[in-house]
Amino acid sequence: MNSDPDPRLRFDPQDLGLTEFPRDFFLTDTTRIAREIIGTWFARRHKNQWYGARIVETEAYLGSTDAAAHSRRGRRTPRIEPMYQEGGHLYVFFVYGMHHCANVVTRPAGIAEAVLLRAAEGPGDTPSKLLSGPGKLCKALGITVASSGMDLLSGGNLCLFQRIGKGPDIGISKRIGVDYAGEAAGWPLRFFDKNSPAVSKSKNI
DNA sequence: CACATGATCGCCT
DNA sequence: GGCGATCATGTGG
Repeated sequence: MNSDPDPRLRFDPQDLGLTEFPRDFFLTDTTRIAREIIGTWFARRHKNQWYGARIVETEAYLGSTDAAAHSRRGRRTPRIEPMYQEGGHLYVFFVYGMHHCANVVTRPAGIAEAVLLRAAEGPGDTPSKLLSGPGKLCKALGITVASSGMDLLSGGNLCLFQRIGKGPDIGISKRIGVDYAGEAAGWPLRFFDKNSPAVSKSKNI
């Protein structure tokens, strides 16, 4: 089951004038999408209230040829089945016996690629550490594997809203925590808002 | 069935 | 910088 979101993340997407993405946005190049997701709002509706956060750090995971991806070498298991869905769905997994990580699935159905949501900023004066990591982001929004496979574009309880205003300054680095992946571990597939306090300096290159 | 490990975090030095 | 927590999942027998 999902859990209650942190009340500090309550916000009103309509107030901010946020709009959804068209499906097409999620069907193209995963690396480009990972970059474009910086500055968007990831949100969950719970008991008819919206809770959300502005994404400031992402990583692209590229499917069968990417040794760091769960879908490496064409793997297809029940856990990662949502990665094979059409772009715009959510893939959530449980790891280290205690943390959940949320991904936005990309590309057409049958191609298992996704963008990991690594860090975000809450609305208002939410502490910058509250969402500074993929596990913390899921915890604060109360998202668990119960949400894996849900569609972000069907007017349901989960949504990714388009960025408002101009795009932030983007930094790029290799991905975090994938040292087991050989050559792929060095690929420049991590994107972050250079000016966000929710992105730790030490993780930048 | 048995067992090794991980797309992390917080606490320690 | 290092380490332990803690368990679902994947792999192999």
